[in-house]
Amino acid sequence: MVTAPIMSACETCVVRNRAICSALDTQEINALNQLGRRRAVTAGEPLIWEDDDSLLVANVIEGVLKLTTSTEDGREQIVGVAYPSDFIGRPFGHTTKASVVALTDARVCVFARSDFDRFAKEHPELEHKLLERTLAELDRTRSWMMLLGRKTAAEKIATFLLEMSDRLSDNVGCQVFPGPRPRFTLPFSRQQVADVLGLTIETVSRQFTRLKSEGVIELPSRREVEIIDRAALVGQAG
Amino acid sequence: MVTAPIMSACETCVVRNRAICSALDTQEINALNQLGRRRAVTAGEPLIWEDDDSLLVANVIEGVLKLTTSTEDGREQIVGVAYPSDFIGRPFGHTTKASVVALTDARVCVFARSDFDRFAKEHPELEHKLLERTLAELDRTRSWMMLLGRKTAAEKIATFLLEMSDRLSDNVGCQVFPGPRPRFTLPFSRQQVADVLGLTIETVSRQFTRLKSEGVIELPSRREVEIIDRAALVGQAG
DNA sequence: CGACATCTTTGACGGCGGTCAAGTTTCACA
DNA sequence: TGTGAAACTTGACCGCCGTCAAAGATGTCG
Repeated sequence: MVTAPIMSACETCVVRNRAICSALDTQEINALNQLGRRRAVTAGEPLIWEDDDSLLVANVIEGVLKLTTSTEDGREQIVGVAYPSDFIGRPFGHTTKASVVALTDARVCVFARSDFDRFAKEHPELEHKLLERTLAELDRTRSWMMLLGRKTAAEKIATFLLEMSDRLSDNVGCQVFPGPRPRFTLPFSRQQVADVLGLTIETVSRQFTRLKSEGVIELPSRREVEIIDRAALVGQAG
Repeated sequence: MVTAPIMSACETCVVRNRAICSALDTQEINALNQLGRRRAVTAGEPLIWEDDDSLLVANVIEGVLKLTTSTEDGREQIVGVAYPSDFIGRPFGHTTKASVVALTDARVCVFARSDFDRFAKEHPELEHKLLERTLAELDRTRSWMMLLGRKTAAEKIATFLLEMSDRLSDNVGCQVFPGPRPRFTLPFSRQQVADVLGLTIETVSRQFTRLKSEGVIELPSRREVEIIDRAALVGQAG
Protein backbone atom coordinates (compact mmCIF):
# COMPACT_ATOMS: atom_id res chain seq x y z
CA MET A 1 0.00 0.00 0.00
CA VAL A 2 1.06 3.53 -0.67
CA THR A 3 0.78 6.65 1.43
CA ALA A 4 1.13 10.16 0.11
CA PRO A 5 4.37 11.95 1.01
CA ILE A 6 4.07 13.80 4.26
CA MET A 7 5.59 17.24 4.49
CA SER A 8 8.80 17.12 6.51
CA ALA A 9 8.30 13.48 7.35
CA CYS A 10 12.07 13.18 7.34
CA GLU A 11 12.49 15.51 10.26
CA THR A 12 10.79 13.13 12.62
CA CYS A 13 12.11 10.00 10.93
CA VAL A 14 13.47 7.46 13.41
CA VAL A 15 16.47 6.71 11.20
CA ARG A 16 17.09 10.37 10.35
CA ASN A 17 20.47 10.38 12.07
CA ARG A 18 21.66 6.92 11.12
CA ALA A 19 20.67 6.50 7.48
CA ILE A 20 22.61 8.13 4.67
CA CYS A 21 20.23 11.08 5.02
CA SER A 22 22.29 12.20 7.99
CA ALA A 23 24.65 13.73 5.43
CA LEU A 24 22.01 16.30 4.51
CA ASP A 25 20.90 19.52 6.14
CA THR A 26 17.25 20.46 6.61
CA GLN A 27 16.91 22.15 3.27
CA GLU A 28 18.51 19.30 1.37
CA ILE A 29 16.48 16.68 3.12
CA ASN A 30 13.30 18.48 2.24
CA ALA A 31 14.35 18.38 -1.38
CA LEU A 32 15.04 14.66 -1.12
CA ASN A 33 11.74 14.18 0.62
CA GLN A 34 10.00 15.54 -2.49
CA LEU A 35 11.48 12.71 -4.53
CA GLY A 36 10.59 9.84 -2.25
CA ARG A 37 7.60 8.33 -0.62
CA ARG A 38 7.05 6.05 2.31
CA ARG A 39 5.80 2.60 1.77
CA ALA A 40 4.71 -0.22 4.04
CA VAL A 41 5.72 -3.74 3.10
CA THR A 42 4.10 -6.68 4.83
CA ALA A 43 6.10 -9.76 5.84
CA GLY A 44 6.70 -11.95 2.80
CA GLU A 45 5.96 -9.19 0.32
CA PRO A 46 8.58 -8.49 -2.35
CA LEU A 47 9.93 -5.01 -2.94
CA ILE A 48 12.34 -5.70 -5.81
CA TRP A 49 12.56 -8.65 -8.16
CA GLU A 50 15.76 -10.35 -9.23
CA ASP A 51 16.90 -9.30 -12.72
CA ASP A 52 14.38 -6.48 -12.75
CA ASP A 53 15.45 -3.25 -14.21
CA SER A 54 16.80 -1.44 -11.22
CA LEU A 55 13.92 0.97 -10.80
CA LEU A 56 13.85 1.47 -7.07
CA VAL A 57 16.19 2.29 -4.25
CA ALA A 58 15.15 2.72 -0.64
CA ASN A 59 16.06 3.35 2.94
CA VAL A 60 14.79 0.94 5.55
CA ILE A 61 12.90 2.75 8.29
CA GLU A 62 11.59 -0.20 10.23
CA GLY A 63 11.66 -3.97 9.89
CA VAL A 64 14.02 -6.50 8.33
CA LEU A 65 14.30 -7.47 4.66
CA LYS A 66 16.26 -10.17 2.86
CA LEU A 67 18.28 -9.92 -0.35
CA THR A 68 18.31 -13.18 -2.27
CA THR A 69 19.57 -14.74 -5.46
CA SER A 70 18.27 -17.98 -6.90
CA THR A 71 19.29 -20.58 -9.43
CA GLU A 72 16.91 -21.58 -12.18
CA ASP A 73 16.13 -24.84 -10.43
CA GLY A 74 14.95 -23.02 -7.34
CA ARG A 75 17.86 -23.12 -4.94
CA GLU A 76 17.96 -19.90 -2.94
CA GLN A 77 20.76 -18.09 -1.17
CA ILE A 78 20.21 -15.08 1.08
CA VAL A 79 23.05 -12.71 0.16
CA GLY A 80 22.23 -9.89 2.51
CA VAL A 81 19.92 -8.70 5.25
CA ALA A 82 18.75 -5.11 5.55
CA TYR A 83 17.94 -3.54 8.92
CA PRO A 84 16.59 -0.10 9.80
CA SER A 85 18.75 2.72 8.40
CA ASP A 86 20.23 0.39 5.76
CA PHE A 87 20.12 1.37 2.13
CA ILE A 88 18.77 -1.09 -0.43
CA GLY A 89 18.78 -1.21 -4.20
CA ARG A 90 21.37 -0.61 -6.88
CA PRO A 91 22.05 3.01 -7.81
CA PHE A 92 24.10 3.76 -10.94
CA GLY A 93 23.37 0.38 -12.44
CA HIS A 94 20.97 -1.09 -14.87
CA THR A 95 19.79 -4.32 -13.34
CA THR A 96 19.79 -5.78 -9.87
CA LYS A 97 20.91 -9.30 -9.30
CA ALA A 98 19.03 -9.75 -6.06
CA SER A 99 15.40 -9.83 -5.02
CA VAL A 100 14.37 -7.92 -1.92
CA VAL A 101 11.60 -9.39 0.22
CA ALA A 102 10.38 -8.28 3.62
CA LEU A 103 11.00 -10.75 6.43
CA THR A 104 8.92 -8.81 8.90
CA ASP A 105 6.39 -6.07 8.35
CA ALA A 106 8.51 -3.15 7.31
CA ARG A 107 8.42 0.49 6.38
CA VAL A 108 10.74 1.87 3.73
CA CYS A 109 11.37 5.18 2.08
CA VAL A 110 11.53 4.54 -1.68
CA PHE A 111 12.90 6.58 -4.58
CA ALA A 112 12.89 6.12 -8.29
CA ARG A 113 16.45 5.11 -9.06
CA SER A 114 16.90 7.79 -11.69
CA ASP A 115 15.71 10.53 -9.31
CA PHE A 116 18.00 9.26 -6.60
CA ASP A 117 21.00 8.99 -8.93
CA ARG A 118 20.57 12.57 -10.05
CA PHE A 119 20.13 13.87 -6.52
CA ALA A 120 23.13 11.91 -5.25
CA LYS A 121 25.46 13.22 -7.92
CA GLU A 122 24.60 16.74 -6.83
CA HIS A 123 25.21 15.97 -3.16
CA PRO A 124 28.70 14.60 -2.59
CA GLU A 125 28.13 14.28 1.14
CA LEU A 126 25.30 11.89 0.46
CA GLU A 127 27.42 9.88 -1.92
CA HIS A 128 30.15 9.77 0.67
CA LYS A 129 27.79 8.26 3.24
CA LEU A 130 26.61 5.79 0.67
CA LEU A 131 30.21 4.87 -0.14
CA GLU A 132 31.05 4.25 3.51
CA ARG A 133 27.96 2.14 3.88
CA THR A 134 28.72 0.14 0.75
CA LEU A 135 32.31 -0.47 1.84
CA ALA A 136 31.10 -1.71 5.22
CA GLU A 137 28.57 -3.97 3.55
CA LEU A 138 31.29 -5.38 1.31
CA ASP A 139 33.39 -6.17 4.39
CA ARG A 140 30.48 -7.96 6.00
CA THR A 141 29.67 -9.85 2.81
CA ARG A 142 33.25 -11.01 2.48
CA SER A 143 33.38 -12.37 5.99
CA TRP A 144 30.18 -14.23 5.18
CA MET A 145 31.97 -15.81 2.19
CA MET A 146 34.44 -17.28 4.64
CA LEU A 147 31.55 -18.81 6.53
CA LEU A 148 29.89 -20.22 3.40
CA GLY A 149 33.06 -21.62 1.90
CA ARG A 150 34.95 -22.95 4.86
CA LYS A 151 32.84 -23.43 7.96
CA THR A 152 31.03 -26.56 9.14
CA ALA A 153 27.32 -26.61 9.92
CA ALA A 154 27.99 -26.30 13.66
CA GLU A 155 30.30 -23.32 13.11
CA LYS A 156 27.81 -21.67 10.79
CA ILE A 157 25.00 -21.90 13.31
CA ALA A 158 27.15 -20.61 16.18
CA THR A 159 28.37 -17.69 14.08
CA PHE A 160 24.84 -16.95 12.97
CA LEU A 161 23.43 -16.85 16.49
CA LEU A 162 26.20 -14.55 17.67
CA GLU A 163 25.66 -12.21 14.73
CA MET A 164 21.92 -12.19 15.36
CA SER A 165 22.42 -11.36 19.00
CA ASP A 166 24.61 -8.42 17.97
CA ARG A 167 22.48 -7.17 15.11
CA LEU A 168 19.17 -7.41 16.88
CA SER A 169 20.33 -5.73 20.06
CA ASP A 170 19.42 -2.41 18.49
CA ASN A 171 15.99 -1.13 17.74
CA VAL A 172 15.11 -3.51 14.98
CA GLY A 173 11.64 -4.26 16.18
CA CYS A 174 12.59 -7.76 17.27
CA GLN A 175 12.14 -7.71 21.02
CA VAL A 176 15.45 -8.06 22.76
CA PHE A 177 16.26 -8.43 26.42
CA PRO A 178 19.95 -7.60 26.64
CA GLY A 179 22.16 -8.74 29.46
CA PRO A 180 24.17 -11.82 30.30
CA ARG A 181 21.46 -13.93 28.72
CA PRO A 182 20.56 -12.18 25.52
CA ARG A 183 17.21 -13.22 24.17
CA PHE A 184 15.74 -12.23 20.85
CA THR A 185 13.16 -13.06 18.25
CA LEU A 186 14.60 -14.28 14.96
CA PRO A 187 13.26 -12.51 11.89
CA PHE A 188 13.93 -15.80 10.03
CA SER A 189 12.09 -19.07 9.67
CA ARG A 190 14.19 -22.25 9.82
CA GLN A 191 14.20 -22.39 6.03
CA GLN A 192 15.45 -18.81 5.86
CA VAL A 193 18.22 -19.56 8.34
CA ALA A 194 19.18 -22.42 6.03
CA ASP A 195 19.15 -20.01 3.07
CA VAL A 196 21.48 -17.63 4.89
CA LEU A 197 23.95 -20.34 5.87
CA GLY A 198 23.95 -22.52 2.78
CA LEU A 199 22.43 -25.48 4.64
CA THR A 200 19.18 -27.45 4.55
CA ILE A 201 16.31 -26.88 6.93
CA GLU A 202 16.88 -30.30 8.50
CA THR A 203 20.50 -29.57 9.31
CA VAL A 204 19.56 -26.23 10.85
CA SER A 205 16.92 -27.90 12.96
CA ARG A 206 19.31 -30.60 14.14
CA GLN A 207 21.97 -28.06 15.08
CA PHE A 208 19.46 -26.00 17.05
CA THR A 209 18.35 -29.10 18.89
CA ARG A 210 21.93 -30.08 19.64
CA LEU A 211 22.77 -26.64 21.08
CA LYS A 212 19.65 -26.80 23.20
CA SER A 213 20.47 -30.26 24.53
CA GLU A 214 24.00 -29.09 25.30
CA GLY A 215 22.51 -26.27 27.36
CA VAL A 216 24.07 -23.59 25.18
CA ILE A 217 20.78 -22.02 24.11
CA GLU A 218 17.14 -22.16 25.03
CA LEU A 219 14.30 -22.09 22.51
CA PRO A 220 11.22 -20.67 24.23
CA SER A 221 9.32 -20.69 20.95
CA ARG A 222 9.94 -21.25 17.26
CA ARG A 223 11.30 -17.81 16.62
CA GLU A 224 12.78 -17.00 20.01
CA VAL A 225 16.33 -17.76 21.06
CA GLU A 226 17.93 -17.29 24.46
CA ILE A 227 21.69 -17.56 24.68
CA ILE A 228 22.61 -19.36 27.89
CA ASP A 229 26.32 -19.93 27.33
CA ARG A 230 27.73 -17.28 25.05
CA ALA A 231 31.32 -18.47 25.55
CA ALA A 232 30.40 -21.91 24.26
CA LEU A 233 28.94 -20.34 21.12
CA VAL A 234 32.09 -18.30 20.61
CA GLY A 235 34.12 -21.48 21.02
CA GLN A 236 32.05 -23.25 18.40
CA ALA A 237 32.02 -20.39 15.91
CA GLY A 238 35.35 -21.37 14.36
CA MET B 1 61.21 16.61 -28.97
CA VAL B 2 61.65 18.31 -25.63
CA THR B 3 60.32 16.55 -22.57
CA ALA B 4 58.04 18.48 -20.29
CA PRO B 5 59.70 19.58 -17.05
CA ILE B 6 57.24 17.66 -14.90
CA MET B 7 55.65 14.70 -16.56
CA SER B 8 53.64 12.66 -14.09
CA ALA B 9 53.79 8.91 -14.42
CA CYS B 10 50.00 8.88 -14.45
CA GLU B 11 49.74 10.41 -17.89
CA THR B 12 51.23 7.36 -19.53
CA CYS B 13 49.69 4.87 -17.12
CA VAL B 14 48.12 1.90 -18.88
CA VAL B 15 45.09 1.97 -16.58
CA ARG B 16 44.76 5.75 -16.70
CA ASN B 17 41.37 5.58 -18.40
CA ARG B 18 39.93 2.59 -16.60
CA ALA B 19 40.92 3.05 -12.97
CA ILE B 20 39.13 5.48 -10.68
CA CYS B 21 41.73 8.04 -11.75
CA SER B 22 39.73 8.53 -14.93
CA ALA B 23 37.52 10.84 -12.89
CA LEU B 24 40.36 13.34 -12.61
CA ASP B 25 41.69 15.96 -15.00
CA THR B 26 45.39 16.45 -15.64
CA GLN B 27 45.89 18.93 -12.84
CA GLU B 28 44.09 16.80 -10.30
CA ILE B 29 45.90 13.67 -11.30
CA ASN B 30 49.21 15.40 -10.89
CA ALA B 31 48.20 16.28 -7.36
CA LEU B 32 47.23 12.68 -6.68
CA ASN B 33 50.47 11.53 -8.22
CA GLN B 34 52.34 13.49 -5.55
CA LEU B 35 50.67 11.39 -2.86
CA GLY B 36 51.30 7.97 -4.33
CA ARG B 37 54.15 5.87 -5.50
CA ARG B 38 54.52 2.89 -7.73
CA ARG B 39 55.51 -0.41 -6.32
CA ALA B 40 56.36 -3.80 -7.76
CA VAL B 41 55.07 -6.86 -5.96
CA THR B 42 56.44 -10.27 -6.87
CA ALA B 43 54.21 -13.33 -7.05
CA GLY B 44 53.47 -14.62 -3.57
CA GLU B 45 54.44 -11.38 -1.87
CA PRO B 46 51.89 -9.82 0.50
CA LEU B 47 50.84 -6.20 0.16
CA ILE B 48 48.41 -5.93 3.08
CA TRP B 49 47.99 -8.18 6.11
CA GLU B 50 44.69 -9.31 7.53
CA ASP B 51 43.67 -7.30 10.61
CA ASP B 52 46.40 -4.77 9.94
CA ASP B 53 45.59 -1.20 10.52
CA SER B 54 44.36 -0.11 7.17
CA LEU B 55 47.42 1.88 6.17
CA LEU B 56 47.47 1.40 2.43
CA VAL B 57 45.17 1.65 -0.50
CA ALA B 58 46.21 1.05 -4.09
CA ASN B 59 45.31 0.82 -7.73
CA VAL B 60 46.36 -2.28 -9.61
CA ILE B 61 48.35 -1.40 -12.72
CA GLU B 62 49.43 -4.83 -13.81
CA GLY B 63 49.06 -8.38 -12.51
CA VAL B 64 46.54 -10.23 -10.38
CA LEU B 65 46.20 -10.20 -6.59
CA LYS B 66 44.06 -12.19 -4.17
CA LEU B 67 42.10 -10.97 -1.15
CA THR B 68 41.84 -13.62 1.54
CA THR B 69 40.47 -14.20 5.01
CA SER B 70 41.55 -17.06 7.24
CA THR B 71 40.35 -18.83 10.35
CA GLU B 72 42.68 -19.26 13.29
CA ASP B 73 43.17 -22.91 12.45
CA GLY B 74 44.47 -22.05 8.99
CA ARG B 75 41.53 -22.53 6.68
CA GLU B 76 41.66 -19.94 3.93
CA GLN B 77 38.99 -18.42 1.73
CA ILE B 78 39.75 -16.16 -1.21
CA VAL B 79 37.12 -13.41 -0.97
CA GLY B 80 38.14 -11.35 -3.96
CA VAL B 81 40.51 -11.10 -6.89
CA ALA B 82 41.95 -7.80 -8.09
CA TYR B 83 42.84 -7.23 -11.75
CA PRO B 84 44.44 -4.25 -13.48
CA SER B 85 42.53 -1.00 -12.87
CA ASP B 86 40.89 -2.45 -9.74
CA PHE B 87 41.11 -0.58 -6.47
CA ILE B 88 42.31 -2.40 -3.35
CA GLY B 89 42.31 -1.55 0.32
CA ARG B 90 39.80 -0.08 2.72
CA PRO B 91 39.42 3.69 2.69
CA PHE B 92 37.49 5.40 5.50
CA GLY B 93 37.96 2.47 7.83
CA HIS B 94 40.28 1.49 10.56
CA THR B 95 41.17 -2.12 9.93
CA THR B 96 41.01 -4.40 6.96
CA LYS B 97 39.63 -7.88 7.32
CA ALA B 98 41.43 -9.29 4.32
CA SER B 99 45.02 -9.91 3.36
CA VAL B 100 46.16 -8.94 -0.11
CA VAL B 101 48.79 -11.12 -1.78
CA ALA B 102 50.07 -11.01 -5.34
CA LEU B 103 49.23 -14.08 -7.42
CA THR B 104 51.43 -12.98 -10.30
CA ASP B 105 54.17 -10.41 -10.45
CA ALA B 106 52.30 -7.16 -10.20
CA ARG B 107 52.68 -3.42 -10.24
CA VAL B 108 50.50 -1.25 -8.07
CA CYS B 109 50.13 2.43 -7.32
CA VAL B 110 49.97 2.79 -3.53
CA PHE B 111 48.79 5.60 -1.26
CA ALA B 112 48.80 6.12 2.46
CA ARG B 113 45.20 5.62 3.41
CA SER B 114 44.96 8.90 5.26
CA ASP B 115 46.33 10.83 2.28
CA PHE B 116 43.93 9.09 -0.05
CA ASP B 117 40.94 9.66 2.25
CA ARG B 118 41.66 13.37 2.42
CA PHE B 119 42.16 13.69 -1.31
CA ALA B 120 39.01 11.71 -2.07
CA LYS B 121 36.81 13.84 0.15
CA GLU B 122 37.93 16.88 -1.80
CA HIS B 123 37.21 15.26 -5.16
CA PRO B 124 33.62 14.05 -5.39
CA GLU B 125 34.12 12.75 -8.92
CA LEU B 126 36.78 10.39 -7.61
CA GLU B 127 34.53 9.23 -4.81
CA HIS B 128 31.77 8.68 -7.31
CA LYS B 129 33.98 6.38 -9.39
CA LEU B 130 35.00 4.55 -6.25
CA LEU B 131 31.35 4.16 -5.29
CA GLU B 132 30.42 2.70 -8.67
CA ARG B 133 33.34 0.33 -8.44
CA THR B 134 32.46 -0.75 -4.91
CA LEU B 135 28.82 -1.33 -5.85
CA ALA B 136 29.89 -3.49 -8.78
CA GLU B 137 32.26 -5.44 -6.57
CA LEU B 138 29.47 -6.00 -4.07
CA ASP B 139 27.27 -7.40 -6.85
CA ARG B 140 30.02 -9.76 -7.91
CA THR B 141 30.70 -10.83 -4.34
CA ARG B 142 27.04 -11.58 -3.75
CA SER B 143 26.78 -13.79 -6.80
CA TRP B 144 29.84 -15.62 -5.49
CA MET B 145 27.96 -16.24 -2.23
CA MET B 146 25.35 -18.09 -4.24
CA LEU B 147 28.10 -20.27 -5.64
CA LEU B 148 29.67 -20.95 -2.26
CA GLY B 149 26.43 -21.68 -0.46
CA ARG B 150 24.39 -23.56 -2.99
CA LYS B 151 26.42 -24.98 -5.85
CA THR B 152 27.97 -28.43 -6.18
CA ALA B 153 31.66 -28.98 -6.88
CA ALA B 154 30.98 -29.58 -10.59
CA GLU B 155 28.92 -26.40 -10.85
CA LYS B 156 31.55 -24.40 -8.99
CA ILE B 157 34.31 -25.50 -11.35
CA ALA B 158 32.24 -24.82 -14.46
CA THR B 159 31.27 -21.36 -13.20
CA PHE B 160 34.85 -20.64 -12.29
CA LEU B 161 36.23 -21.56 -15.70
CA LEU B 162 33.64 -19.42 -17.46
CA GLU B 163 34.41 -16.46 -15.21
CA MET B 164 38.14 -16.90 -15.79
CA SER B 165 37.67 -17.00 -19.53
CA ASP B 166 35.73 -13.72 -19.31
CA ARG B 167 37.97 -11.95 -16.86
CA LEU B 168 41.24 -12.91 -18.47
CA SER B 169 40.18 -11.98 -21.97
CA ASP B 170 41.38 -8.46 -21.25
CA ASN B 171 44.91 -7.29 -20.84
CA VAL B 172 45.62 -8.98 -17.57
CA GLY B 173 49.01 -10.28 -18.49
CA CYS B 174 47.79 -13.84 -18.65
CA GLN B 175 48.21 -14.82 -22.28
CA VAL B 176 44.87 -15.34 -23.89
CA PHE B 177 43.98 -16.58 -27.35
CA PRO B 178 40.38 -15.53 -27.81
CA GLY B 179 38.05 -17.12 -30.27
CA PRO B 180 35.79 -20.14 -30.37
CA ARG B 181 38.31 -22.04 -28.28
CA PRO B 182 39.38 -19.61 -25.60
CA ARG B 183 42.65 -20.53 -24.00
CA PHE B 184 44.23 -18.83 -21.00
CA THR B 185 46.76 -19.17 -18.27
CA LEU B 186 45.27 -19.39 -14.80
CA PRO B 187 46.77 -17.02 -12.25
CA PHE B 188 45.87 -19.65 -9.62
CA SER B 189 47.44 -22.86 -8.41
CA ARG B 190 45.09 -25.77 -7.78
CA GLN B 191 45.11 -24.95 -4.07
CA GLN B 192 44.15 -21.36 -4.83
CA VAL B 193 41.30 -22.48 -7.08
CA ALA B 194 40.14 -24.56 -4.12
CA ASP B 195 40.39 -21.49 -1.87
CA VAL B 196 38.24 -19.48 -4.26
CA LEU B 197 35.55 -22.14 -4.55
CA GLY B 198 35.41 -23.46 -1.00
CA LEU B 199 36.65 -26.90 -2.03
CA THR B 200 39.73 -29.04 -1.40
CA ILE B 201 42.62 -29.32 -3.81
CA GLU B 202 41.78 -32.98 -4.44
CA THR B 203 38.22 -32.20 -5.46
CA VAL B 204 39.40 -29.45 -7.79
CA SER B 205 41.89 -31.80 -9.39
CA ARG B 206 39.30 -34.52 -9.86
CA GLN B 207 36.83 -32.10 -11.45
CA PHE B 208 39.49 -30.84 -13.86
CA THR B 209 40.36 -34.36 -14.97
CA ARG B 210 36.70 -35.23 -15.35
CA LEU B 211 36.07 -32.23 -17.62
CA LYS B 212 39.17 -33.17 -19.60
CA SER B 213 38.06 -36.79 -20.03
CA GLU B 214 34.61 -35.56 -21.11
CA GLY B 215 36.31 -33.49 -23.80
CA VAL B 216 34.98 -30.22 -22.39
CA ILE B 217 38.39 -28.71 -21.70
CA GLU B 218 42.02 -29.36 -22.55
CA LEU B 219 44.87 -28.89 -20.08
CA PRO B 220 48.04 -28.19 -22.08
CA SER B 221 50.00 -27.52 -18.89
CA ARG B 222 49.35 -27.06 -15.18
CA ARG B 223 48.24 -23.48 -15.46
CA GLU B 224 46.81 -23.45 -18.97
CA VAL B 225 43.20 -24.17 -19.82
CA GLU B 226 41.60 -24.45 -23.23
CA ILE B 227 37.84 -24.47 -23.42
CA ILE B 228 36.73 -26.96 -26.08
CA ASP B 229 33.01 -27.07 -25.43
CA ARG B 230 31.82 -23.82 -23.90
CA ALA B 231 28.16 -24.83 -24.12
CA ALA B 232 28.82 -27.87 -21.98
CA LEU B 233 30.41 -25.68 -19.34
CA VAL B 234 27.44 -23.33 -19.38
CA GLY B 235 25.18 -26.34 -18.99
CA GLN B 236 27.11 -27.55 -15.98
CA ALA B 237 27.40 -24.15 -14.31
CA GLY B 238 24.01 -24.42 -12.58
C1' DC C 1 72.17 -33.75 -16.33
C1' DG C 2 70.58 -35.36 -11.91
C1' DA C 3 68.51 -34.71 -7.37
C1' DC C 4 65.31 -32.64 -4.56
C1' DA C 5 61.31 -29.90 -3.43
C1' DT C 6 56.89 -28.68 -4.80
C1' DC C 7 52.71 -29.22 -7.09
C1' DT C 8 49.34 -32.27 -8.91
C1' DT C 9 46.95 -36.49 -9.62
C1' DT C 10 44.91 -40.70 -8.21
C1' DG C 11 43.05 -44.14 -5.04
C1' DA C 12 40.69 -45.93 -0.88
C1' DC C 13 37.76 -44.82 2.66
C1' DG C 14 34.67 -42.46 5.82
C1' DG C 15 31.82 -38.77 7.66
C1' DC C 16 29.20 -34.64 7.30
C1' DG C 17 25.37 -33.05 5.72
C1' DG C 18 21.77 -33.79 2.06
C1' DT C 19 17.52 -36.49 0.78
C1' DC C 20 13.38 -38.74 1.70
C1' DA C 21 9.76 -39.79 4.71
C1' DA C 22 7.10 -39.73 8.76
C1' DG C 23 5.68 -37.65 13.01
C1' DT C 24 4.87 -33.53 15.94
C1' DT C 25 4.07 -28.81 17.18
C1' DT C 26 2.33 -24.32 16.26
C1' DC C 27 -0.72 -21.12 14.50
C1' DA C 28 -4.49 -18.99 11.88
C1' DC C 29 -9.10 -18.94 11.61
C1' DA C 30 -13.50 -20.55 12.03
C1' DT D 1 -12.09 -24.25 21.32
C1' DG D 2 -11.70 -27.27 17.22
C1' DT D 3 -9.60 -28.00 12.78
C1' DG D 4 -6.50 -27.89 9.00
C1' DA D 5 -2.37 -26.15 6.96
C1' DA D 6 2.15 -24.85 7.52
C1' DA D 7 6.33 -25.07 10.03
C1' DC D 8 9.37 -27.74 12.49
C1' DT D 9 11.55 -31.97 14.28
C1' DT D 10 13.23 -36.53 14.09
C1' DG D 11 14.84 -40.79 12.02
C1' DA D 12 16.94 -43.77 8.41
C1' DC D 13 19.80 -43.86 4.68
C1' DC D 14 23.23 -42.55 1.41
C1' DG D 15 26.16 -39.83 -1.67
C1' DC D 16 29.21 -36.04 -2.34
C1' DC D 17 33.18 -34.44 -1.04
C1' DG D 18 36.74 -34.25 2.56
C1' DT D 19 40.66 -36.89 4.63
C1' DC D 20 44.59 -39.63 4.42
C1' DA D 21 48.11 -41.69 1.79
C1' DA D 22 51.05 -42.49 -2.03
C1' DA D 23 52.52 -42.09 -6.70
C1' DG D 24 53.46 -39.16 -10.61
C1' DA D 25 54.70 -34.75 -12.93
C1' DT D 26 57.05 -30.41 -13.12
C1' DG D 27 60.45 -27.05 -12.11
C1' DT D 28 64.78 -25.43 -9.91
C1' DC D 29 69.43 -25.37 -8.82
C1' DG D 30 73.63 -27.53 -7.98
